[in-house]
Amino acid sequence: MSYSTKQQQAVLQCLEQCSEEPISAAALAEQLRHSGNPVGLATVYRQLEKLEQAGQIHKIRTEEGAFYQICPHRAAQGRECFLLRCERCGHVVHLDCGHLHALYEHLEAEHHFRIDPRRTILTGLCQACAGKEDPHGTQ
Amino acid sequence: MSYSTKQQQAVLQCLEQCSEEPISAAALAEQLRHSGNPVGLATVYRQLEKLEQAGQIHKIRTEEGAFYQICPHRAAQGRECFLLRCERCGHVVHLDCGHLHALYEHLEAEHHFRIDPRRTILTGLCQACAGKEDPHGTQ
DNA sequence: TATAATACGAAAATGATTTTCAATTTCAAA
DNA sequence: TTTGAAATTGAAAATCATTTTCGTATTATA
Repeated sequence: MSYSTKQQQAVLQCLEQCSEEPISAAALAEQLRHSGNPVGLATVYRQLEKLEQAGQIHKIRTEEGAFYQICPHRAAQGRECFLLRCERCGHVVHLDCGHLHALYEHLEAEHHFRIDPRRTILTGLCQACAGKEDPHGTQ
Repeated sequence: MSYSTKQQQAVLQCLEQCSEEPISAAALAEQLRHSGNPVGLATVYRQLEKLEQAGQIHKIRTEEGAFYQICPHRAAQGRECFLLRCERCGHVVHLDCGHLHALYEHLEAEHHFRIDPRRTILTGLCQACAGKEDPHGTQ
């Protein structure tokens, strides 16, 4: 039903190495070419899709296109992390915090809405970027 | 600096009429054509961009492209709503709830992250769709 | 009016993502 | 091993939402 290929392994390995920041499909293909394991862009997209379905990576859609990042909590089955993404610098924090889980339960109990942590991205400003913020909007 | 045009008014009026559900740019243009106020697609996009910048509407990026919806709380300046979007049926609830504002404050105080409610969409399943959920994933 | 700034829209361009399809690879069975 | 059906690959083409171009039309003001 599904073969194991070297392209598959190469993509996953590259995502593990780039785990600090989300990466675009094109940049990932570029990295792979550099590292001597070129993988066609179509295949990169196919593997990313698979990995996302399998819950191993997060797909982060932004104004600038989609980025992918391996989920640091992918091993922990019971409890999922929520994503905080800085809209200025693009940095993403994978947060496993009681308050977020409490919110999850509140929304389910009181508003009959079950958040999917994997597809929810809290967007805003990280500390560093909030500090730099330009009050005149001239960014 | 900015002229008032009938296309502008037509787009806003149409968004007000379709306020129940998010609508795509193409569907909006279609609606406008139907209602006898045809507006070019490029202009529709330009107006949507303006309205979003002005904080009058929400832009909701999804796997199926972008949707736009007028913000029912746009008049209330002090407090912004958060969006809950059902990933199954696409329905969006604009929620002004104390727990969410508490979360906002918790993230700011403890995690040094300031959420931008306008760009944050909590994605998951609404009650109706959660009921229909298919445990075998054959959706 | 005149005119300068702004907005319009059809058509072309863009660009990320997906699809096509012939060639290649995988893996289990012979 | 070989074999062959099923799955995967990748270059190129297709898709498709969104943006840009650019000549024309509209707006507000003098």
